[in-house]
Amino acid sequence: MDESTTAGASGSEGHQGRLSDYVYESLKDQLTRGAYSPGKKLPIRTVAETLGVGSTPAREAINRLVFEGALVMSGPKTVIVPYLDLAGLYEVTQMRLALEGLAAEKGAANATGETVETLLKLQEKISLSLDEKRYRDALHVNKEFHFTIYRLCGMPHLLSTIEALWLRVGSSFHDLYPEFAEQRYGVHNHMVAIEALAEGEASFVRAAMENDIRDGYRRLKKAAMSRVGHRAAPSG
Amino acid sequence: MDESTTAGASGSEGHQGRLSDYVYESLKDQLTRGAYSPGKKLPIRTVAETLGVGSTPAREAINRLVFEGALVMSGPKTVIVPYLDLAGLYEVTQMRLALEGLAAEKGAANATGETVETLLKLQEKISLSLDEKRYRDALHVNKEFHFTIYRLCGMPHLLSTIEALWLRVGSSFHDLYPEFAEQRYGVHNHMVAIEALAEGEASFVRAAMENDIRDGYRRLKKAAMSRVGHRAAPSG
DNA sequence: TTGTGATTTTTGTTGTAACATAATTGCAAT
DNA sequence: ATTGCAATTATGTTACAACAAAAATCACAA
Repeated sequence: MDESTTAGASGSEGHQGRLSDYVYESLKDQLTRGAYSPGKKLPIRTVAETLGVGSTPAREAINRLVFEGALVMSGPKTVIVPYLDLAGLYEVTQMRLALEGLAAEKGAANATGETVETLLKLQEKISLSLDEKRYRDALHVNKEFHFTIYRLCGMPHLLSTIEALWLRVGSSFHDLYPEFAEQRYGVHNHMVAIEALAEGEASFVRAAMENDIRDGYRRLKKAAMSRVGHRAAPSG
Repeated sequence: MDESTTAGASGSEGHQGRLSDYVYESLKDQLTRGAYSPGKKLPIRTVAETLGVGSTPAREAINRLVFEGALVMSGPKTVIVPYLDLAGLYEVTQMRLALEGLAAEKGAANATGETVETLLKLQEKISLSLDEKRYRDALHVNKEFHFTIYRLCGMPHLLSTIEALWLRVGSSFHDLYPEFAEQRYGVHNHMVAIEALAEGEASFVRAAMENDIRDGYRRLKKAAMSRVGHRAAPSG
């Protein structure tokens, strides 16, 4: 790069390694936080200038997110944050049930006492976050809870595919914030999962996690349906 | 592009649309045909010059394939065709069972008499190809057979994920050619699937397809194990 | 006010050069 | 012969400019 120092100077962020990855992680972070409202356009040059990098890494990151389904194309040269779509939500949920169910059951076989300890601590964090209405934190720890179980199976390909699915639905989570605390999302299923894990009942762990996914689906579905009316006029 | 006509002239291929896609499809095609032996390096400039394009579309296509798992990085700046790996093969097989099982069962619910006709014709083609030892054709029609069923479920995201899995194992198929005809790969399972489909027994269709995947896994596994000895010295 | 066509602006794609670093080669010492 | 290190080559990454096409804007007429 002929101006490698410029990016660091103008952006002043403490990143290292490939700029493509930096842009990718930045956008991914914003998306999973629901910072972008559905329909928002993300042109290459705008993203590049915002993050103080050239158009090449910005383009690569955006294309990667489009490929993953975290962003969608509304036209031949227009990339936007996807609208919540009932059919797509159903699809992703079915895939999540299949793959996360698999990961949970396989992972449960490798659980240790330490795993149970970790999960209990994470669940406490979730409850505390819900109490204090720190929804973003709750969401973050909730993800950590799931993947703590899934990671046990030792299948990195499976893990990355599941992460891609989370990224796909992630941009819809901001609709859940209000209801998130009141419904004590996931508390019951998580406790059941922990108990089953401690008892070595792998299939029960799977069922608990699947129920958790289904419960989340019902909430996302409601949010999606309530927005169908607003979707006719995508104002960008 | 400042020399858009150069690419078309030098390559003289009849492609249109994005050059990235052209490179991607070309490489994908070579990989699924087993044209590249595991360990082969694929540098950006080499691929670009071979196909008569700039380095940008070549880079994008290669990165995409790496992301999909069809190519792997053996070092920080070295992309190679992946070696057959037992653990990875197991992973992909588990994922295939989960997702293709899902697609088969959901798809079976939407099957029609026409579907059965199509599948029977495809199966005839497979048998004919096996008789005449046209393994590549058999492999191609075999894929068409599977996806004819999977497409019925009407879940494009699921379909594309399954396709990515096929691409991952695709580069290993060339090891199967000799045994392919003798074992009449997939014939029995396919016929069971067709019958179950005609009778509307969705779960039986799923089971038949899953058995087909397991049978293929056993063969790929044998090929992988027989090559472990040669893998210590990746000659490139 | 609304629809339609032309004009202007925006934007994705691609080739290229420069740079840093990984990969390779060559050489010398043991 | 083999190992370790230095020099050389090869290669991925990035910024940038030019181009084509899409998107937005605008003007004008119904």
